Parts: sequence; C-alpha cells; structure tokens
Amino acid sequence: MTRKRTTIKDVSVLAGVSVSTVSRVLNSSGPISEDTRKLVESAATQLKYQPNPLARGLVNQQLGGIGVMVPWIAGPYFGVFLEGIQRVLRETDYRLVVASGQGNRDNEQETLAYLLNNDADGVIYYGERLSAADLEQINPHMKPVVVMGQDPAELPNNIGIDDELGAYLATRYLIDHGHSEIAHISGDPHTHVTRSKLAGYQRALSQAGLPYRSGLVVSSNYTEPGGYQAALKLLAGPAFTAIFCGNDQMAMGSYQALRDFNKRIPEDVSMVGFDDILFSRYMHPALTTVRVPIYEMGMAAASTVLRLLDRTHQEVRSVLEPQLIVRHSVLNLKPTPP
Amino acid sequence: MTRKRTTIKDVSVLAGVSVSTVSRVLNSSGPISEDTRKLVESAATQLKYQPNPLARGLVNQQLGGIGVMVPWIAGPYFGVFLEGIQRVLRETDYRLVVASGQGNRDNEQETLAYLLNNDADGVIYYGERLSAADLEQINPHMKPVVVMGQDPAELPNNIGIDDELGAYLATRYLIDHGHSEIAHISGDPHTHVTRSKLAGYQRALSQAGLPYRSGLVVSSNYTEPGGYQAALKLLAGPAFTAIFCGNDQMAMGSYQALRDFNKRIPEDVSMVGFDDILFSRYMHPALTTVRVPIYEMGMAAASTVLRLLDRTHQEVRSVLEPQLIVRHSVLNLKPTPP
DNA sequence: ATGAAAGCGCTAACAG
DNA sequence: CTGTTAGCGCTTTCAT
Repeated sequence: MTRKRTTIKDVSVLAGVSVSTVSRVLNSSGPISEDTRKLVESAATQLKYQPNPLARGLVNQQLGGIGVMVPWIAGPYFGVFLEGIQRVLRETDYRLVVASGQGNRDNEQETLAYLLNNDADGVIYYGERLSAADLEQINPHMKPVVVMGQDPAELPNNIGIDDELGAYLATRYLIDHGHSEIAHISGDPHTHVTRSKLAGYQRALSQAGLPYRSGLVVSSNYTEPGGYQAALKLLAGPAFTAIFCGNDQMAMGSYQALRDFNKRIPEDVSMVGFDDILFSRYMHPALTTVRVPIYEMGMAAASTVLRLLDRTHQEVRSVLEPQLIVRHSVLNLKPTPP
Repeated sequence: MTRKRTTIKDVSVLAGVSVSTVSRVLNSSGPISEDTRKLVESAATQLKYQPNPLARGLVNQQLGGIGVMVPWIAGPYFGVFLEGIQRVLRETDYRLVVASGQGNRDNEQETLAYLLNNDADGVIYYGERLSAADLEQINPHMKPVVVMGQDPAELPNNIGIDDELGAYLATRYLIDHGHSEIAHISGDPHTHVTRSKLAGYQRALSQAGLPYRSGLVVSSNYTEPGGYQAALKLLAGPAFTAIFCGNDQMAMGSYQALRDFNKRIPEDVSMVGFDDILFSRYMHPALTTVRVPIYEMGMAAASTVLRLLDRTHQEVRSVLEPQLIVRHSVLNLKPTPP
C-alpha cells in the first residue's frame, strides 16, 4: 500500500529501451537481439519487476484463476481433492480459487456463476446438483468446465472412478468371505454415484446367486451422523452379518451405532467402506474399504481444465481405478480361507 | 470464449448516456438524477452486465483476492479453518485464493510472496516458519497480513486461542481424576503453540504439587503416524496412567499404538486430546479433548483482514476460548467423583 | 447532473 | 530487431 509497484515502464527506462521491447523479452514473443535481452533481463531483476496480472489479464482476456466448487472445503474427502488440484496448479500461473456450495443448489449455481464471471478461466465442479443444462446456462462464454461425480455419459469432461466396480469389489469380497446377508448403506438414490454403487452391490449379489433384499438397503447422506442413523435403522430390520457402506464417513458413524448396540465388529457385523479416507486405517478395527484415488483425481481434474485451456498442456497419466484395501473389519465366515 | 462479454460501453449505449454516468450509478459515486439512475440500472440488468474485475482492479489498484496460506489444505483442522474464512468472504467481493506450503519453509515463503504479488490484497498465514521479519521482507507494499499460530507478543494481527489455558484445563482434568503419572505427547518444541501447551501442562502439574518428569514428555509432529511413534516411545519408558496429547490426530495414532500393545483405553491409559476435530467423537472410546473453535478462528481471521483493508468492516465477535469436551477416554481413579 | 478524456499496466499490431 | 501507438474495461478528474 505504500509505494507504487514497479511497472514495465520503469524497466524500460532503466534498460533504455521501449516498453514493447521489455514485453517481448519477458514473454519471449517477437525477435530480440541477445544484447537487449540481457539488458532488459538484468534491469528487470534489478528492479525485482513483477508484471501486473491485472493489466496482463485485461489485455489477454483472462481472469487468471481456476475456480473449484466443492460441497465442502473441509472434510476428509474434498480436502484431499483440493490438495491434488493445488499440486498441479502450483506449477502454473493460475491461482486456485475455491468456493463451497454447502450442499445448497441455488448457492452452488450462484457461486459458480460468480466464479465464471469474476475469477476463473475454467472451473472444476464437484457435485451432482447442477446438470449440463444448468452449467451451460451460467457459462455463456463456454469456458472449460470439468465435472466430477456425475454420470460420464451425460456430461463431457467428466472425471471419475468406476464406482460400480468398486462396489462390486467390496460386496464380492464380503461374499467370498462367506457372507450372504449383506446390508448396504447407500446415499441419495437420485445421484449417479449412489446408483452406481448400488448397481455394483447388486451385480455381486446376483452373480453369487444371492437375492437382493430391499429391506437390507437404507439410504443416507454420506456423513457420520447419517451413517449412525442408517445403522440404527438396519439394526431394527432383518438380520445381517455384514454392511457395505457407501463411504467411510458413514462407516464411522455405523461403528458407533453398532457399538452402542453391543455389536462387535467384525465378530457380529463385518464392514466394508468406500473412499479410504485417511482415518479409515485408524478406526478400530481398521476399516476394509475401497480406495478412491481422490488426490490423483484432483490432479487429473486440474490437468484437464489446463489442457482445455491450452492445447499444449500435458495430460497427467492417472489411474482412476478403485482398489480394495483389506484391513480388519471383515470376519471370514468360511472354514477355509477363500 | 465465444462472444465478448458485455462492457460498460454496451450499457452506456443502450441507456443513451456516457460511460462515466454508468460508472457513477453502478458505484454510487457522484450525483445522479433519479431518472438516469433508473435508466442505467434497467439497461444494466437487461444486458446482465457484470463489471470486469480486471479493469476495475487495474484502476483501483487492487487484486481482489484474499490469500490464505496453510500447511495443508486437507486435514481435519485446516479444512475447517478455510471453511470459516470462506464463510465470511462469501459476503464480500473478495475471492478466496488458497495455497498450501506443505510444511516446507522455502515453499511457504515463495508462495506467500507470489500471492502478495499476484493474487491478494491481504493474506492470512497459518504457520510458524516465517517470522515477522520474513513476512515484512516479502510484503513490500505493507498489505494486511494476519498470522495464526504464532506468539501474539511477537507479531501484530495474530489470532489464536489460549493454548496454555487449554493444556492446563486438559491436564488439570486428568489430575482431578486421580492421575499423577501423566505423559505428554508434544510437538516441535521450537514453536509457540507447542511451548504454550507444554507450559499449561507444567502449570497444572506444579499447581497440584506433581513433579515434572521429562521422561514422560515426547515430541512429535501433530500427525497420526507421529502420534503412533510417540506413544511407542512412551510405552518403552517410565510408567504412566494417562496421556495429554498435543492434538487429536496424534491421539488417534496413539490409540492405535496402545491397542497394538494391548493397553485398554481408558482402563490402562487415559487420554485427553486437543482441537476436537470432527472425528474425535467417533473414536473408540470417544475422545475427551480441548475444543479449539477453529471455524470461528477462520471467520475471525478473515474479518480481521477485511477490517484492515477497509476500516468500515465490522469486526466479528468471536469467542476464542478453549473449552474442555468431556467424553469417554479418561478413567476416574478416585473413589469419589471430583 | 453529465460528458470528454486521461490513465491504470500491459500486449499486439503496425511501422520502420 | 525495435519503437510508436492503439486499445483491453473501467474509474475519475476536469469541464460544462
């Protein structure tokens, strides 16, 4: 706030050249003699010159930010996602502008629109509430948008893992360990992730010749308290020996409910989660779960916007395969190990 | 990327006035007749005009962002902090630009400098690695900087809770429940938070006439694996019946270590944590801990930068008092309840 | 009360 | 290879 920052003009004066020459060497645009280049460069370093991003953006028509919209910034899942994004963005000149929609649709829409208008040259949207049409409407300039957590079939630039496969793996693992009454704590049935997981659960069941029993499936909301409530509901219904939980946070809540009802894990109830958040390994017993490479997904999402923004950006090779992480929350019901 | 966005010029043409008039009504600067005001306003709405923040910033000399530098974006503690910041920033036109230093000093310094130069009109720095002098050096324009997690005595605009008091409360609680061999898992002894907590621990001890025994204190790094290792070290030393843990994440790791050595919590070892992160209540047994109002601290930090930026901004009334949350990880050793 | 014009700092033709 | 000039979109004197 004190003295003016040094401008390109200052550099040009010190170097004894015109501003356009300075601009040329700084951006390596246009031809420059070796002598003047050095001259300018030393002048710039000497003055610690930093181009004004506003002026630059004004002429280049770019805001300079990548906007990210997640339901919550906090939380074990999205935090890691953001970290992945930041990891690739830090190699660029784009800044990371984050916003959270707090699970509110109007809020999401408004904030995303604001982001697109004021802050971002491209956005990453992790959520299900806004459809392709919604997004198009708030994005009149057709800036790159990558969407996470929606059906790849319906949206372009959608990044995700194969949730169906993950759920299949989880359920299959339970079946292989002799479980046949397998409950499922699910999410909002209107969303793609939830449906995919349900589908994977069902596929494993039917493949093993096990019936699908709707009384064993309860919807919740992917939070710890939600998982707690869901487990309570399950406990009041038909008997089961295992739960496949839609995410680890709900598994955490379920653990609590199970303990409150004196059910031992895994002796009385086995449990498999989804996501493999950091804390899963510290649960007691350590949670067997499906690992989702959320950090890598953040990197992939960021790389994708960057690539959409600039054809020369390298695509990051990212394995977006879910993988079962075996820990100690599943009891083997079979006499011989599978 | 397709058609140009509408500019103030477009609005002025539609309204049949000059651009300066439009600017005046939009910013309520200068006198305007009621008629032209309405005229301009309707033209603006009709065109869905959004001022270009770059052009605006260029003339007003403001970047438009509040930069936040935390060690990690992910994680149960800083995520909530960021959420608090976002909460107050969303009421303003400032964007939230986040960066993480990944625990690397040079990285922090460089990134913070970059933020100050390119993105932010003010920054919030949560960390201990950069001193007042370091900060001053990278902040030639004297932009507002609020610092978290350092000694309030040494830095202006420092926001924090009374860690010493929190630690005192925790240790005192243990003592009141009949514990006298109380171990402490600490952090980097060079940092202010860690020293404060240690001081609170010592004060409670000496106040109760209990000796301070250095063999019962081990330093770690505030992570889960760090807590695990620290507990292991403790287990190899003198006997103790309780641990006061520098934060909940290390408590989580300690739980694991204790279980690995067949120590029951709280029957064999009682535990008190610090922070009250979301997961603490889901630990088994639920962790008794010192609640740090980190969300509110985020809000307070943001309000403070805003106030520094603009004298008219209201200061948020925030209670930054630590508070003991009693759950089930402490065994009462006394015959009668305290 | 309103308009004309200068200028924020930078890039990109256009000349030379 | 380098300098001059015209904007980018907006705010703000300075006139009127």
